[in-house]
Amino acid sequence: MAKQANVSTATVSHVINGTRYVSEETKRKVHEAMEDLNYRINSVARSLRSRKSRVIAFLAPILASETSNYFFMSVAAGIQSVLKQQEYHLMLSDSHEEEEYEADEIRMLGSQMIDGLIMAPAGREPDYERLFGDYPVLYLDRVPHDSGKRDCVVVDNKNVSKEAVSMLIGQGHRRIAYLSGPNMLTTTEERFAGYLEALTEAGLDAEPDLIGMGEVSLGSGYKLTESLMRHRPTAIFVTDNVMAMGVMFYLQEKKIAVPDQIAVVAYDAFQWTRITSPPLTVIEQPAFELGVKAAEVMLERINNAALPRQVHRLTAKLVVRQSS
Amino acid sequence: MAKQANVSTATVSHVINGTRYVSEETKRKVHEAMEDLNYRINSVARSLRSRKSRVIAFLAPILASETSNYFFMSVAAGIQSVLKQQEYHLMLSDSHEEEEYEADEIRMLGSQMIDGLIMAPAGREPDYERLFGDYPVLYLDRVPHDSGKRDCVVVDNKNVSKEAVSMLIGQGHRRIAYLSGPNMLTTTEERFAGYLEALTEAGLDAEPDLIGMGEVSLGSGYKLTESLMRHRPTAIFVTDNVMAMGVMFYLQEKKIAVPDQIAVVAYDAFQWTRITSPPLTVIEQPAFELGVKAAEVMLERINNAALPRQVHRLTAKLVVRQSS
DNA sequence: ATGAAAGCGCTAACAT
DNA sequence: ATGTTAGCGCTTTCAT
Repeated sequence: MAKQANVSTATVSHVINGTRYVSEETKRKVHEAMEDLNYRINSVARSLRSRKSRVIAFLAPILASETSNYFFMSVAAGIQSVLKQQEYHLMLSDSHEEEEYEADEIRMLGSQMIDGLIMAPAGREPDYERLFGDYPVLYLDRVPHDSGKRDCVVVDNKNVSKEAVSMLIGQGHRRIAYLSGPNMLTTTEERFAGYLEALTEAGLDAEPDLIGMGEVSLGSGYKLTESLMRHRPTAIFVTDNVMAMGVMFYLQEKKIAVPDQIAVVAYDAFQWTRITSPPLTVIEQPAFELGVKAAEVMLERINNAALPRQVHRLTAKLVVRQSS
Repeated sequence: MAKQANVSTATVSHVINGTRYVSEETKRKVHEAMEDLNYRINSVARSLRSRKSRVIAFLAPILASETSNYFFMSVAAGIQSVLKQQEYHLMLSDSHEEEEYEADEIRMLGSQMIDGLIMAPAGREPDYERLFGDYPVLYLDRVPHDSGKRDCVVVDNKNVSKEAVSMLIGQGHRRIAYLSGPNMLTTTEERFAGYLEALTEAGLDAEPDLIGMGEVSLGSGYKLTESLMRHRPTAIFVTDNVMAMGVMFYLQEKKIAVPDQIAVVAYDAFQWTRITSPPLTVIEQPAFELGVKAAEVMLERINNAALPRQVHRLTAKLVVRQSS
């Protein structure tokens, strides 16, 4: 290729990268040769030499369930929108929400292959630091116990949850049920803390019978609602979107009127929450923005490893509709 | 690293890849040194040398809309499940359902070393062949006009659509509305063909007033339903999941009883279709299986470029619930 | 304004 | 049973 244009490989490189002056005439010749040979740069060689791949990996439970996947896909879209502008690639990896699977993926991601890793950890305890390669890591949405000196971009779950429950209390509800997945992620924990705090502030006691935690699935949401209902709640706060489907399924099947017999507040403003009867009051998480911020921070970090650690907490919004 | 273990780089390589006999003793030393130095293989160098990256790209409108993204994420999960077993990586790229964006991605991929590309083309006409690099390409879900000698893995949309419409006809419906996105993809086209064929076989005429096509969104589905309803259909077949939300939103708002006043059959069995009132009769596409098949075919193709072209058409299933 | 050449970390052919 | 060495296709320093 260099010979086709009668120039050195150095010149070709400089033409491609605009990295030093090259006469118009020479540029022309190079471009011509590139055209002739349908030349495509070999970015693998480039990565090897420059020690940069311009690939950022996003590791999250994207394929684990229909709904969590939508959340993380929105996040991915946000990441993508930033990376694309800077000519970075996004490599999506799935953690299956399982620590082992996740560790596997991190190992596969290996070293030189990525310039940075954005991840929503599946666990709290794993010794992630030992797995990571020599690239910056940013925790997104959730944070492991030892988040070390890593950048973090999360949602303020506690305050918005508190706001939702306080609203319910303001409407006169005293028996507010809480439904969520297992309390193993910082997100879930914060939501629960918000629930508790709203109760406490209103001088209410948390009642164990009104608290349901279990597997994240429609069926599990259905069953837990069934148990919860035995204790006569007048409202239910469900912190997971798929479980919320279970709640609605149960309520609809038993012809329990919402919000007259029971008020419902759910998490995540996916489209389907608009077409239930009635449309659901939900907490809308800034998923896309989470991705945007994460990508921005990651890029800053890549360009300046010495930057102080950044922790961003984005606020979620309570969207009041007719179920409360 | 090689010196740390007092062996040659060749031996290290062979230990890592199990590619020739190495004495237990030497293996031990190498593994020890790897441990000591927290050695991680440089897959970029490996790719450069071996001309294989073990990365398969999947290019689809994954981030374009909430629903198409469920579908393609399931496909991705299927692809992933196969690739992972063979220690391949999945690189996800988004086409935004726009040809230009898509071409851009292909170009970026082209310079990124991938061993294969699985794509759901956004357009019918683009001269894709000119964009592709030197790797196998497989068309998934949809096919461009010039699918050339490429492998294809698609869904049999026509027959299942026909089955759905025929069922409606069998139930006595004569005025069956058809609602879909713009007729630009092979998928949409096939669904329409199935609708038409069912009508024809029953001796019914297609009525232009009962056919609505437009933007794929909840709002657009709502508006189109509104127009369609002026022509008194007794059933509606909607081939897009997001538009189906618009249909349900309209029907619910206007308190039009389903299926008493109008029957509804929609596309895709996402969870939300179970919690509408009533639960929706839907066509369930084998999304995950589509991905599995595509990945399998791709791997076969990579291992044997001379294999005859493969075209797989998976069947979708009509899931009858209470809306019809 | 351009070229020569080293070398990124591997794999694989060739030696021994 | 293991070592030597030549590249893979780039980027980049040093020359001219």
